[in-house]
Amino acid sequence: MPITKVNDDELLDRLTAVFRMYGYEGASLSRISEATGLQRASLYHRFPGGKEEMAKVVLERAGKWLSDRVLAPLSGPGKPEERIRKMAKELHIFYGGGKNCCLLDSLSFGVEDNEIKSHVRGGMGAWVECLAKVAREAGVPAKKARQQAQDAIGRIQGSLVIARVLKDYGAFERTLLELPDVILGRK
Amino acid sequence: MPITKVNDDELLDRLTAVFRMYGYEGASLSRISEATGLQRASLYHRFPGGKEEMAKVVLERAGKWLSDRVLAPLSGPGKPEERIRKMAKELHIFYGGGKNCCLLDSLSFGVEDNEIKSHVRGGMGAWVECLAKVAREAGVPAKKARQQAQDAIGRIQGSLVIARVLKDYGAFERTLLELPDVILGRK
DNA sequence: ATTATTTAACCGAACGTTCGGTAAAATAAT
DNA sequence: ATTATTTTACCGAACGTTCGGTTAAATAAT
Repeated sequence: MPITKVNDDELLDRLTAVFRMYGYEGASLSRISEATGLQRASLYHRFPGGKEEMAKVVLERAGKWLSDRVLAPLSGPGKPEERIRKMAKELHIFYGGGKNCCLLDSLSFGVEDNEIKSHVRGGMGAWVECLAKVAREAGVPAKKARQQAQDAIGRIQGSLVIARVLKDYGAFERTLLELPDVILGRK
Repeated sequence: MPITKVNDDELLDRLTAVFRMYGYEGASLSRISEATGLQRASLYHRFPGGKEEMAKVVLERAGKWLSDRVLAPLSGPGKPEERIRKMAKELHIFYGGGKNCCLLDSLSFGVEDNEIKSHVRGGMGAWVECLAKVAREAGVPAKKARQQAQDAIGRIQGSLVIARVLKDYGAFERTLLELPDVILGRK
């Protein structure tokens, strides 16, 4: 088997960056080709399903990253607050200190309810459920736990929008610090 | 002069909806044409500057709407908290109860720092400044006021992302109710 | 020699844009 | 009041470019 020009991990990293930056429609094959160093046809060799498969794989990988690195600490040992702080630390890496857009935001535009949007919805739904579980463990009633989990993720998303538009990453940092209070409902 | 097929206001309403829904690159002339009922060439009669002009005009109009309807109550009479509650009421209309995406989010993707992105940045900057001013009037120190204003807008944006992805508008409603506390710093 | 990978060349379709022309309202001249 | 002219609004067709996607030859490791 001949050597690959770009290994899978590096390829997916660059692909992810393009989708994050431009959204689905803005991520043209030209931009992808330039970012990955592979010609169109090579990309179709790696992803026979074309652009849609690229987006799906990228989404699944980001979801796995989220599960393994960000959400894992939530199921670990320690007090709920400590676990959430661990998650915040991982989130800081995940979003590059606020400089990386969120795929769930970038890929959620457009009306046509395609498979990608359902992936996006599923990913965020799982995230909400995971945070809500921690809140419930800390004694928060189920309904309230769900709301607080949603609010927490909403705040993260919002601070990323602020970061993208204003190029000001302070709100993102502050949001991460406040996560325990938001999720556990200590106002 | 022949009668217009679509009057300016209606035309801009539909244009706005397309940009909100699909973002700049996703808002193709075909989609715009379909949504407005005007053929490509007719659109270029109304907007000689093409798609970019359309986006600019839409942004400016949304900015004016925001100034006139949403931010105006902030400079009106009444206690700061009441004024903010009035703003929240107008925001609810502005974003259609959370069903409308925010143009500032939709149009902020892509790296190339073009004129549109600078419009977007300016619009959000003005919004932040306006909220910060109210906070300062209520006795909040300047730096803290700016942070709280940013956080408030961030929360709005985030709840809109939640709404778009999960089709759950509860977080948006909750966010609007909490705006006075966030802006005035009552945790 | 076989097989996996990349590339150059190419496809039809859609992109944003422009052009020539038609229909109708507004204006000017009679 | 009627006619001729100009202006405004719109559209069909085409522009060159780029889109996402395909084919077949070249390349390189096994």
